[in-house]
Order: sequence, then C-alpha cells, then structure tokens
Amino acid sequence: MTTPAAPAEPPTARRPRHARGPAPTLHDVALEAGVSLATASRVLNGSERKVAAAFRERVEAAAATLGYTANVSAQATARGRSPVIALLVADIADPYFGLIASGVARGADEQGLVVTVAITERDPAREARIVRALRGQRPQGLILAASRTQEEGQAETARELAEFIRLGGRVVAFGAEAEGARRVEIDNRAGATALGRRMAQLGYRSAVLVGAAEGVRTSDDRLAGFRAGFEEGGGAVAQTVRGDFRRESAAAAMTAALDAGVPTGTVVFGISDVVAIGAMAAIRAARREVGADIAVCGFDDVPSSRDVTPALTTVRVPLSDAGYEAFRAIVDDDWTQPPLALEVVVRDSTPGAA
Amino acid sequence: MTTPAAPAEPPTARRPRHARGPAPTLHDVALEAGVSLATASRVLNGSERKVAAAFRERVEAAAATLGYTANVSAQATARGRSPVIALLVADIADPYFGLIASGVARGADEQGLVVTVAITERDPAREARIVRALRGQRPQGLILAASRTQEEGQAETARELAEFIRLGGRVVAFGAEAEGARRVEIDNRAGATALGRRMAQLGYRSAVLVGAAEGVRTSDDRLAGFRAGFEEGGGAVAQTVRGDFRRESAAAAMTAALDAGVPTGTVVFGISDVVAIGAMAAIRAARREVGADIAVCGFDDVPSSRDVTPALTTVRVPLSDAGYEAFRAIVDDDWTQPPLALEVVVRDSTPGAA
DNA sequence: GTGAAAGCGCTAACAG
DNA sequence: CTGTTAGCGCTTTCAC
Repeated sequence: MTTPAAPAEPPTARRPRHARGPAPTLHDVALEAGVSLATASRVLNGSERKVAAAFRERVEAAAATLGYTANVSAQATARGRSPVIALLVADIADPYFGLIASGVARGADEQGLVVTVAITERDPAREARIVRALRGQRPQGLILAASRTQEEGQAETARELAEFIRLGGRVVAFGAEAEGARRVEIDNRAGATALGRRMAQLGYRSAVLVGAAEGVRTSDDRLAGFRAGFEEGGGAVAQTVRGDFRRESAAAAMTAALDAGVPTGTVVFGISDVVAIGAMAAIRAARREVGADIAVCGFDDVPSSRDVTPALTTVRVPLSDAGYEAFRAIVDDDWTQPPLALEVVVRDSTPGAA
Repeated sequence: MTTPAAPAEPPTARRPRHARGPAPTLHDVALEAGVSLATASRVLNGSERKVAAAFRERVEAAAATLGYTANVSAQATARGRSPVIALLVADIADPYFGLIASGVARGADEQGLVVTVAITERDPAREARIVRALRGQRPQGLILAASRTQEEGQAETARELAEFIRLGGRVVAFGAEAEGARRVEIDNRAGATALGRRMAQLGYRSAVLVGAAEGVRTSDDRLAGFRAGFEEGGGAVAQTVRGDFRRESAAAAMTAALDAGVPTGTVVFGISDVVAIGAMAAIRAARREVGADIAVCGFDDVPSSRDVTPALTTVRVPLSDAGYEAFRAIVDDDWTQPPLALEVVVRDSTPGAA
C-alpha cells in the first residue's frame, strides 16, 4: 500500500503537527524556535553552557510541540561514543542469565545507557561472530556472561575480544580470564567447597557429581570445589557424569549414573540448580526418591530451587548483584569488586543423614 | 593509569598495527587499500554494486589487517535507519519474559538486527520514560511485552507510543491494543476456558482464582476465561483473590484465601505458572496438601512447572514462538499472525477428583 | 550568550 | 566499474 495522495500543499509549508513522516530533527526545532542549531542543541542535550531563559523556554516549547527526541545514532557519531552496553549471554531464557541481565539492566538504567543483548547459544563460532558484530556498535563495554571453555573454538572469539580491547573497548567477563578484561569473580570454588564440606557434615559419605564438559571453567571450579570440601569432610566421590548446563542433558547424565548404580544415602551435586533439578527428574523417573534415598544439591539458588519438592539445597549466588557489578566495572574507572557473598542454604533435598 | 609514553613517531606514520586508539574508519581502510571511500564502502558493506575482484581483495585485506568493523551508528545516521529492535519487558528475570525475549532475539539474529532490552518494572511512569528514550534510537520497531493495564498511568505511555507510530515507527504489543500497533494475540481467554472446562470434567466443582489487579488485561482475560469454562462445566468460583504476577504477592493472596476458607477438593487457578507456584507455596505453608487436598493449575507452562511437585497442570503457551512472531510483525510488511496453539496439559497437581 | 561552520563515519546519488 | 561529492543529524570549537 502506497501513501495516498495528500492534499496539495505549498512546498514551503512546515510539516503539519499531525503528519506522519520522518522524525523531527534538531534543525526543525531550531527553526520552530527561531534560534540556531547550536542553541537548540545546548538546551536540549546536556551541555555545560548557559542559555538565556527566554531562549531555553522557546526551544523547549518547540521541542514539545514537535515531539522531538534526539537521534541517538547521530549523537553517537558526533560525540564519538555510543551509549550502549552489550551483553552476551548463552541463553536469555535461562534464569541464571536472566538474573544477571536484570542486574546489568538496572545499572544501565541508572546511567541512562541502553543494553543490547545477544545470545550465543553456547556456540563458539556464533560467539565470535557476535562479538565482531557487537564491536560495530562501539559500545562502552561488553559484558561476557556466556560460560566459556578454555579451548577450541575460543581462539576466534579471543581474537575479536583482543581487538576490541586494543581499540579502547572495555570488557568484563564472568569468571573467564581474558587479557585486558576485568572480571567479576564469583567464587565458585569456595562456594562449592563450603557446600561439599556441609554435605559431609550432614553425614553423607558418597557423592555423585553432575557437571558440564571438562574445560568449562564454571563447571570445573564447582566440581573441584565440591570434591575438595567433601573429601576434606571425609566423603568420597563415587562417580562424575557430564552433560551441559541444560536440564535435559543433566537428566540424561544422571540417568547414566543411576544405571551404573547409586546407593541409598548418596548425595548428588549438580553444578547449577538447573542441572540439579534435571537430576531430580531423572531420579524420580528411575523410581527413586529424592531426599531420604538420594539427596540432591545444586548451585545458584535460582527462584525455582525453592519451589521444587523437596526444596533444593544450594549455594546462594547474588546473580543480579553480580550483573550490576559487571556493569559498574564497565563505567567506573576505579571499580574494584566488592565481595559477592556466597552462602550455603540447606533445604529439604539433603536431609541430615542419620 | 595513563597511557605510557609511546616511542616517538613521525606524525605522518600510519597507526601501527598494535596501537591502542580509536577504531579504524572506512577512510583508513580506503587509504590502506589505495581505493576510494566509495569503493571500500561497496565491498565492505553490502551494496548491490559490483567491484572488480582485484580491488575487492585489496580492500578486504586492508580491512582485515586493520581490524575494521563498520561503525553502526554512523551507518544508521547515513542510511536513515538503525538496525535495532527495542524490546520492553516488565522483568527480564521472569521466565515468561525471558522466553519471549529469546524468541525475539532469534528473529533479530536471523536478520542481523540487534535487540535492546528495557525493563519497566511494571511502573507506568517508568514505562513512559523508557518508550520516550527508546524513540531516540529510531528503532525499526518496538515490542511491548510488559503487561499493561487499560487505565491510569498509561496515558503518558500511550502518547509516546502514538508519537512513535506517527513518525513511522512500528510497534507490536502482546495482547494490549494500541492505535496503529500490531498485536500478537495469545488467546488467553480461550486457553483459560479450555482449562476451566477440563477442571470441571475432572470433577472439580469449586474454584479459587488468583489474579492480578483488575484492569490488567492478561489477568482479566485468563480469569474470565477460566470462570466461563469452569461454570459451563458445572463448577462455581468460590473466591477471587488478587496480587500481581509475582510469586510472593500470589502467595500472600492465596494465604488470604486460605484464611477465608478453602475446602478440600477445591481447585486453585493461578493466572500464570509463577502465580500458581506461589499459591502452592502458600498452601504448603498452611499445612495443606497440594493435589488431593487442594488442586492447583496455572498458565504458560514455563520450564519450572514440570519441576515442581506435584507437577503443575497448566496451559502450554509457545512463548518463544510468540516472541518470534512479534519480531516478524515488525520486519515483515504483510505479516499475519499464524495460530499460536495453546494446549491444556494436565499433570499431577490436579488429580482427577474421585 | 549566540551562531556559523567544520567535522563525526558512513552512504548514495551523480558524474566519469 | 570507480571516484567525487553532497548529505545524514548532531556536537563543538571558534569567532562575534
């Protein structure tokens, strides 16, 4: 459908108030207010410089009647910096990333910045492509929340990241280390160690670990930490099975473990609540009971960990705060990470062994 | 820490490969390749026009050695349109919105567009401010997924939206109707009616409804639908209590209902799974049993609805697909919404009454 | 205080 | 095919 013929109008007519068309420009506002571009710019977009009250009012009135909003892209090219923070997550529908994103968004909002979200789907090639595309936005910073492995497939991403940093970009990564990047450190190892120790204290002596592939840092740290704490308390790890961070793969891994044999009184540690919950499903599917028969604990304390039955024992991670800190790390020159307190929370999924 | 003094260099020297500084521009690439700006632009950024292989290669080589990425803001101002889709959600950590966001992101990725996310926190004033700010991005479109009420506080948002549309912007809203906006319709009423009918078939005769404030459209539709189906099947609604879409407020509302008295054999309908799960928590806190004593059902079928115990009966909503459709509605001129099939899924939280 | 004018990085006619 | 040259909408010296 093309635009219907409009009533003929003298070409010099100002665009009528209710016409549909391109957004009014600063030029339009200046014209309407009878001032120069420079003056209009000064009053509308934060400038240090003073403008006489009379002018200021006229400009503001003009902007209001025209419905003017500054064109962010134009401002960005003129100023040489854009008001965007780019966030890279593996999967925005996963509560872990959703919580982080909410913290980032909160910070961005405080500073009037906008956050753009990109999804890696845990695909390294995709991740590299995305980082490259994101570079084009010339964002103030890049927040990497996608769980990354140390190796293969990462080279390309690392290269793009390095380039971004070299060009003056800021990147902050969760856990992962990247040359020149800041890190928001969630002490996965310590948290998991505390959890493992606690499980040992509760009387468990045998554990099954459900993790992601070797080399995935978050997974490795949590696994190692749990093992250390648990062994320190006198327990032993009977099996380690692996999937990824998704519920289904965790359930499959747990099923394998069950097939191999899991005695009553064992505690299962899932590297994340989502994984632990997947394991719970597998345990039930195998007609075993979660709790008294096989205990389960996770990590993160996502909202649904309280809603499963029995409620899941886990390590509380202030994910939203962590997201906020990641944001601060981008915008605050002398940011140093405040402690992100992890806390073991014991619920019914790990009843004290007799 | 300031930049350490760099080794003196003749001012005419090209920026060395590893210097830290502003990102290379198209101009730099053209220079390096010994071609004109126009040619460089043509090979690097999709143009219809042909460029001789020899030139093309030189430009590509130059871009690669310089690590060039086109400046998106500059492209946007030059082209007069920016590659962004703005998404407005109430709370990105809520699985409902997370799922929608993932669908939007999938679509955007397919088209090489970027999505920016803003959070309303269900605050109308905030929402209006955000829409206004988003206008500045001159996005291709605006997707409104924040649940909105019909009235008060919305006037301002409506005004901003109207202005955006008048200026040629596209907006698509979930459910809500806005002059000139496309809608992605999730047939909440029909889905809820089917659920209500099904509950009646299972033998329930009395229901407690847990909704959000009156005037919140999604809530109203689901409530009305459930009531219709349930009454049609011979049931009756005993109480309607209200909170919002959050777990805690739903639990509080349910607690109030329990205080007022909820007989065994009642079915509780929560307008969303999150609400239903909050109600489940309240029921347990009141030392009642979910299932045989008080049945519970929800709406959406978010992942955790399968993980609670007993598993939650609900209406499956293809949220991610809905998000994808919202995206399509923005970019596809002659988009018409394909059916978004809702499906009642009965699980253990609503055992067949005897 | 205010305005003219030169960019910002890129695109898109328009000539060659 | 390639290069020249106006813009795009806004900011920011730099004079007045």
